[in-house]
Amino acid sequence: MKRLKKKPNLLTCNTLINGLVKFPSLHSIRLGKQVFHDSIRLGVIPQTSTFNILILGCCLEGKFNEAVSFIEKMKDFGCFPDNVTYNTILGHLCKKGRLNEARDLLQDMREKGVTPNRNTFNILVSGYCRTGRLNEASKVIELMVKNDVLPDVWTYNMFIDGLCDGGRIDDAIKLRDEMENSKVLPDVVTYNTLINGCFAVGSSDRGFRLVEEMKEKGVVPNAVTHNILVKWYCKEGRMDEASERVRMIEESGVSPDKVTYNTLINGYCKAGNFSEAFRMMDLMGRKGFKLDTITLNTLLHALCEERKLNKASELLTSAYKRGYLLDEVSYGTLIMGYFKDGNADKALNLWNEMKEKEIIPSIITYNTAIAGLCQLAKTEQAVEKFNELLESGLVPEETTYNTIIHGFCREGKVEKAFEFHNKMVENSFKPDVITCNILLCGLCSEGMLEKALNLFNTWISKGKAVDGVTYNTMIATLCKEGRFEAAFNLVSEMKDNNLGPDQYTYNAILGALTSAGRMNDAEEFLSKIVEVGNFQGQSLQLAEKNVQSSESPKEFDPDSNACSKEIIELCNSRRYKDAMRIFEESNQKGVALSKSAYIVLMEGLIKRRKSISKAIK
DNA sequence: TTAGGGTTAG
Repeated sequence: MKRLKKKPNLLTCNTLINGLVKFPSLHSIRLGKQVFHDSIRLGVIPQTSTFNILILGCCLEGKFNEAVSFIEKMKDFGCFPDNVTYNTILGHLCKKGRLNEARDLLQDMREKGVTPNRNTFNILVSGYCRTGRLNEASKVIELMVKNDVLPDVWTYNMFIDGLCDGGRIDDAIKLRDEMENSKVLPDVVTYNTLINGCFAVGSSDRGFRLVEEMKEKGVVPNAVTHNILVKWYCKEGRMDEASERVRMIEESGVSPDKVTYNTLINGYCKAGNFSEAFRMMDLMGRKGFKLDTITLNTLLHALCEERKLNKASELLTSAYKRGYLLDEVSYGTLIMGYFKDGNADKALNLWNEMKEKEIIPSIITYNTAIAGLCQLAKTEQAVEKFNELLESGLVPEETTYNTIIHGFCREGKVEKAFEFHNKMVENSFKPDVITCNILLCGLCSEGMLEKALNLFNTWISKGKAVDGVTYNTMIATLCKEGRFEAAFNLVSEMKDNNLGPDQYTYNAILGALTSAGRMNDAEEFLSKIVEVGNFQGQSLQLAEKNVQSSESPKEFDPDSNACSKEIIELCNSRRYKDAMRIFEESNQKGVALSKSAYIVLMEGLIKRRKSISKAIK
């Protein structure tokens, strides 16, 4: 059309831009904008909907300033922003946790005379719930009601999700009952949210009961419901049951989707079963699902866990060239990998590379970088990142503050830790039990036991929650100082509060008695705990955890070695088809390959996609 | 053809 200088109609033009914008590939959004400019040149008169699609594209790329600038540009074409325009930007800002910017935009929306509708309110509710600010979410709901807009199933579902995220599963279920009373019927999303929430807090029984309950009430489980169950089995390391569940999904007539496969791939990688992970990736492709950013990120994660950072970095670069969308998770994964490897320079270089690509880090990625810097005793640099976070419009979390406080404590800068703690309070964040434990640990390791005891007593007298770690920290330090009586008082106090004692408590006491040369007391203490049976149970648990067979014995089989080597060499010279042939042959022979061989095969599956320059032509 | 909730990766 462009070549023939034919004017497309508006529908053709909008459809094409919409397709490009929504097709998740590296250059598709840029192409969408190009189609827009070409169409204008060919004489098409755009409408608000055209701009709304372009604005969606900007939002998907995280380019919010450009999205907002389109609102002004619209006027030149006689178009005016509507609810869709504002809701699109508001929704994506909220999704990214940029609530301050969302609030400003809402103001602008009102000034331009566009009335917020139910979607607008729901978007705000979801934004606040997502960031755990449930009080503010309730205020939005009150405002909704005042504006004669009644909360609907979406509003309830988002609030239920917020409650579940905060571990308040009982409140979430109460709200479900409340919505039923208000004649808003819970739907499959309500149940999925609750089921997921139950599994997240470890109440799997309740989760399974809810699955039965939804069926009884005539709410049909969908792929998401099944995926939540599959995820749970994977998390528990029960991979056989996970794959059995997938078989059941297929039998029940629901098709496993991309998420199902990505969940399984992740599960197998975490279980160290790279052969099944590879098989799933291959199957995913065969079933017509494209390997996407998530699949890529899962593999990146696995490579980082295996400490194969060069490979991970090379995969990131080649995937980019092949048109995969890299996101902040891709970068965050590798950044964390480098930090764990002690390589702050490479981690920070990647951070800059991410920024250059205009990929905007979320609070989680900031937390990753901040934690990485703190672990490498670069807490001052972590504070700089923290300030950068604030400037970017993101809201920090308790974790963010705790990480930095911990960093200062680890460096022995307890005073600075307390300064940052004060900053946390000034900014209306509530120090939690973790903050308390970090500060206590900081004081104790700097020999300020009296100050630690003061803090401990004040904390308890304020009625704030403590846990086993709090007690163990104090008990260990008291023992080290030889104040065994005070330590034992705390042991019985922690027993009264059902917080222990556990193996850490026993180890602290035994260790201190031994190093004080009180061998008889130590032995007596040991026999006492063995009598009670606690210690045995604990140590048995530890022993079980330590049993891991990472490499299967079959790997030492000469056939396996030869095949693995050949596959790696073929993949390195990009002869993936030949590598697959060897893989299939060895599979038939029942020869297991080495972990590395499976990893290169997985990389091969990712890299086999045509490179983006070829795809555009 | 355009906006909001639940599942996957850091």
